[in-house]
Formats: sequence, C-alpha cells, structure tokens
Amino acid sequence: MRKRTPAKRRSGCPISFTLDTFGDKWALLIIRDLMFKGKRNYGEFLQSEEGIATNILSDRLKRLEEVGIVLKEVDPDNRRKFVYRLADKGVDLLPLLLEMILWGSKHDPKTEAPKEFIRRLERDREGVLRELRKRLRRS
Amino acid sequence: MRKRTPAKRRSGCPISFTLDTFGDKWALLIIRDLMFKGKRNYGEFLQSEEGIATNILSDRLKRLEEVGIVLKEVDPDNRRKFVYRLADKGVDLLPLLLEMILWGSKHDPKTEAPKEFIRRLERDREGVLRELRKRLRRS
DNA sequence: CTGTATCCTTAGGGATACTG
DNA sequence: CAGTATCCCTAAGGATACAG
Repeated sequence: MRKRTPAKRRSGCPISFTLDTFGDKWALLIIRDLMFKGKRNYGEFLQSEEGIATNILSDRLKRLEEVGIVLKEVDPDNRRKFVYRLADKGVDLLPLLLEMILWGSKHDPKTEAPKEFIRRLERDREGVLRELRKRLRRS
Repeated sequence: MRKRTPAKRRSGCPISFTLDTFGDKWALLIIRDLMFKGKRNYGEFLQSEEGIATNILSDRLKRLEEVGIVLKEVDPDNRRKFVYRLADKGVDLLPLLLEMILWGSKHDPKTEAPKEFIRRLERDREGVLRELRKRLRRS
C-alpha cells in the first residue's frame, strides 16, 4: 500500500500540534463514533453516515493507533475479532469534540444534534464531561 | 483561478458540520493568528511559522469570509489597505481553540505553549474565556 | 504591500478486487 | 467479517510570476 504520510509537525504551536496529530476529518469522525456512537469495530465504522472508504478507514485507524489515541485489542467475546477503543489520550479529546458539537449546533440551521443534550451541555458542561469521561474509561 | 471546492456538508452531524465549515488546518491556523497573535492583515498571516503559501492564504481567507467567520474591512488607518478580523461566529470558535491548546500542550513534549497561560486556563477556564472574548469583540 | 493566476507535482481518496 | 492492495483520477498546494 502507499506509504501513509507520517504526521509531520509544522511548528511548536500546540494548536498546530493537535491538528497534525489526530490529523484530518476522517480521523475525527472515527473518534466521534468511538465517543458518542458506541462503535467498536471495523464494520461499524464503515457504516458511518459520511461514507468512509475502506482503505481510508484502515489507514486512519492505523495512524490513530500509532499516535496513541486509539487502542486495538482482541475482542474478549470473540477471540478472532478485534475491538477498537479510545486510549486516555483519545478520551482527552472529549472537551474538544464537545466544543465542536456546541459550535456546530449553534451555527448550523439544520443540525441534527439532540436539543436536550445541547441544553444540558450548555448548562452543566462539567457534569456532562465527568459523566462521559467515566463512561468512556470503563468501556 | 481554480475553483475552490465549496464546503460540502456530509451529514447532519454537528461535528461533521463544524469540520466542513471552517475547513482544514490552514484555515484554523489563520483563525489562531487572529485570536492569539493579533494578526490583522495579509502580510502578517503570510509570515506564520508554518509557512502558508500565498495562493492558499488567499483561498482560505475568502472561504472564511464566505462562511461568515471572518470579516474583511477597509483599514481605518490606511484607506488603501484591508484588515481582517473575526466575526462573532469566529469568536465563537474560541472555546474550541482553547481546547486544542490544552490537548496539544498536554500531549506534546515539545510544546511551546506558555506554561503560565496553560495553568491559568486549567484553573479558570471561564475567566480566561470571558476575558479573551471581550478583547476579541472590541478589536 | 495585497493579492491573483498559472504551472506542475504529489498526496488523498473513491471504487473495487482480493485475501485470511 | 476485517481488513489489504491496486487502480486511477482529482484536488490540494508549493513555487513563483504577475498585477493593482
């Protein structure tokens, strides 16, 4: 396969670093699926509404694993399968994703974000954060 | 010039929307420069450490203006020049950028983020947010 | 100085066939 | 099912020349 471009750092800026590390939109959509949609394996990611191609999915999973955001483990229920889940470094992206949800749902007239969730998030950011973090860590 | 790809929405997901709207890394670096580096005009953006090309800068500024994140105005000090600044929709990206700074400085061993700022941000997120927002709005 | 246009190369990625 | 490999085309973008 074509060699993936190694995530190359462009400067010492933390924003630039963040961007360069998790990479692009596809990677972030995978992270979203892990965080909020309870997806855990290849086939599920492939089903995403945005229609990721199988080669791209494969590539991004590998990259995310390399940079330590995602862990790949043998499925305890089925020794022949794998499950992906967020490493702590990935869970740490939660606040970032929540801010994306807030911005998106505020500025997109056609957003499909559940209103109750948004309202809760606006009112009690810390609480939502704590709860989701806990859930992700034990999953 | 080559027609820019119109930002195309991929789904109703707010995260996807956010990603599709402000676009890519280059756009976000411009926003960073507007937010934290006090840059206001073309030449200054061109100087960014990451080395954006002039055609890309031009393209991204246009796109950011189109989607209402950035405003382009005649420089009051020099009627022949322009200044760019964040529209409210752009200022709304502040929490997102702050989370990027936090994640980046936490996970990058070589980060250049000022430690005092990070500590303040961790302790008093709301305060920092309020202050920066105020500063951006009046600029 | 603030852009715009052109040229040209390469990485990204969709479609799809293939493998264990 | 869970990926990997190949094909092939397009868009992204660096370099740079040009324009107001």
